[in-house]
Amino acid sequence: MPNTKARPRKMTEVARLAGVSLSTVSRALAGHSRISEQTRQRVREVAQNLGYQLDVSASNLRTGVTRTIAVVIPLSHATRQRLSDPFFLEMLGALADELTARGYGMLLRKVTQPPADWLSSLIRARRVDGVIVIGQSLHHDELDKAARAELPLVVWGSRLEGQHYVTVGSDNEAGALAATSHLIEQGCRRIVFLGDSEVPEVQARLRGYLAALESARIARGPGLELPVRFGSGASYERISALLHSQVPFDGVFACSDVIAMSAMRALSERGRRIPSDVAVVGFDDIPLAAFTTPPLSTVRQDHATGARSLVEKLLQIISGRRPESEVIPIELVVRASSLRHHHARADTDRRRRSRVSRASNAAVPR
Amino acid sequence: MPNTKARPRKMTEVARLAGVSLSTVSRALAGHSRISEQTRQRVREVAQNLGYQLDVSASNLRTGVTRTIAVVIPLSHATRQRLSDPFFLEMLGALADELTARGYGMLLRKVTQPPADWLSSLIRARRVDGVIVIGQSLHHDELDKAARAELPLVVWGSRLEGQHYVTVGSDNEAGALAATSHLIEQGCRRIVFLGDSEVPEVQARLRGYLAALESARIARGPGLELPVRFGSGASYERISALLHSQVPFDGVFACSDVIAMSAMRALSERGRRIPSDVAVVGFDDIPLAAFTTPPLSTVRQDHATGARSLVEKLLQIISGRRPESEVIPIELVVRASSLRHHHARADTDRRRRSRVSRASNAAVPR
DNA sequence: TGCGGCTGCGCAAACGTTTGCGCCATCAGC
DNA sequence: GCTGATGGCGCAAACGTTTGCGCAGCCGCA
Repeated sequence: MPNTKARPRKMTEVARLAGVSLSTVSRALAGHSRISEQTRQRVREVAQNLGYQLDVSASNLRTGVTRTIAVVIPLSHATRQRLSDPFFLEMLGALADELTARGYGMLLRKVTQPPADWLSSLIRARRVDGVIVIGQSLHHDELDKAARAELPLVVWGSRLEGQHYVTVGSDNEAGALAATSHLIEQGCRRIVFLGDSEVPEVQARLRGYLAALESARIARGPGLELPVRFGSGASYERISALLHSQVPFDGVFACSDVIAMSAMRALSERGRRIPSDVAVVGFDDIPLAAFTTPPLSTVRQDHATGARSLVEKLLQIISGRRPESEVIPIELVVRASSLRHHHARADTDRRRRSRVSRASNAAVPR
Repeated sequence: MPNTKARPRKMTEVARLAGVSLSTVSRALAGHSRISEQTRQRVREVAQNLGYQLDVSASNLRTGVTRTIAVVIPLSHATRQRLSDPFFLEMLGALADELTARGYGMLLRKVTQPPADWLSSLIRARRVDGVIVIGQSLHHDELDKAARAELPLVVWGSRLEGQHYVTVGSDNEAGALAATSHLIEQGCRRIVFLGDSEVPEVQARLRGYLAALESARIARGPGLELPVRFGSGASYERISALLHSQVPFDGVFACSDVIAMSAMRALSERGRRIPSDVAVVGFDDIPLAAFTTPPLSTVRQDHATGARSLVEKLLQIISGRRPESEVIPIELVVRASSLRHHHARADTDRRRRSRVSRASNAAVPR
């Protein structure tokens, strides 16, 4: 029965009880060098009975390795934004699973104002072995500088021209293209784009949106591209204002499900029916998206493989290799919020790297 | 300009350049002992220029203190549940703010199967100074054992009879009482309760629910208390089944907003109108609750003060004191999903420790 | 001048591991 | 029986801080 309350045991105690030297204990527990199976067993047993736990501080000091990764969530420094988008949570959960599976701890950090160089200070303080940044947000320059300084760093986000850091990210352009094409196929001609186009990820989505319009020979509508920050309720007001302004539109492509949901609220409050008057598609496929009324069509980000790839690449960087950035394919999930006609065949929309699936619960509303 | 790429500097280097001894540097940077203001300045300056960062591993080893707190999220070990409820994210964000404000790091951990004693091993390995557990879930015994072993531990959850660990939690009973009373006041007589009553928090909410029924002399309806786990889509199926079974009901009190939202989906799919046919109240007030259609009435948990209190109490425990458990007051937020009559005066419902407010965006649907 | 107290700083011993090196057996080959 | 190789383990030096103690100066007071 492992000891819990008393003072922590040290290796010397284990050594004494096992009748071997301290270094043998270290090697036996690490499974490292040439120790006979017999003594290894005995040492393990004694350690177990004593409730011995390796002191990670001492171990870190000696080895120079912390087996801890920092995960930082940069919030746009403009607004003191709350951490509220469920997408982050999904990503965090996936990262936590991936890291613990590989024996790493996860130090979570939320940053708003980058204090000159929180990135390098985390590493130089030997607090963590590497850093994963979720969302490049507006910190591109900072990240690039850090990567040039050889800091072990990977970023969830879009690949930009000439960047020095490694990114893993969804195929935002293809996702937006698929979503917008789908809306066009459903008969939409004036499609609102909701997203903050200063953020690189959103820029990519805007490109996909515009590409879809172009390939359908639809003109880019003035006043249809609305800047909306992630996570805020601003899209509600934007859409309300748009409705008030009498600018006509029949479709909405939102850069996150949260944005889409608040847009839907504004629409239904003003008496617009979804999808018959206005069809809506979101982005992320947060768990709640399947449970809105009507259920929300959306572009699913595969955070599980995203997280795995992030962690893999970071560990590669730590071990001295130079992995490539990666783009994760993305999947359009069609639900009722964008499905106008029973005969609409969503699965003809298979193009680019994106796959399209009709969700199982995509029942057409009454 | 702080050095970034090169090998980390050590204190001896700072000492040499500042023309003082190593111990003076340590004291000067810590602002500790009696060092003249002049040398303190010079040392700080040299350290700054050199881009010196204290090696936390070494510091931890010497002082025995990590200035890191583990935040663990126990997921019910029954289902390998995903981390998806936005409430967690709100809580995490608040905790992150509170901890970083006090100079602590936050080690995030997700546990499913408690491997005998992950709690004590975290501490004994000197990985963290203390542990915050979000949601006692089903781990009550484990937590109690850990607390009896004098581990620095606080838990977000309900206070139970004779427990040894310190909890901070919402006034679940009062919240449920307010929510249910509100539904009754809106004319509901057969109110469904959705929640997994094995979890202590939910048990408290069930008590509040029953108390409200009793004080209105409404009999506890058979088949109206439905077990639904947090975070799953099961409530959708439960409600669907209930509707199918012809058991009549006119109100729903759900133990989380996520559960409420999936219940609303089931209702509207089956043609029930909200709130006229069935009024719905949730729990948590996640940001999305204001943007469902109709906007969701809910019981707001104050995670900001909750987080502050959790951190304060944990630091007190670490410094050897014995704080009391605390119950955080809760607020009923009335929105359209439960507001049936224009004349209904929600604010007559002021009772117990809970406050009631009519939300600003509680407009009655057309 | 002598003495005690105070200020400002350096010496060196910890903190608990990991690991290069070296030592003692044992064993095979001649 | 001697030599060289090899397996199994111990010695002791790191890793980079923090901190008790001690030691110089200096000032004030007698």
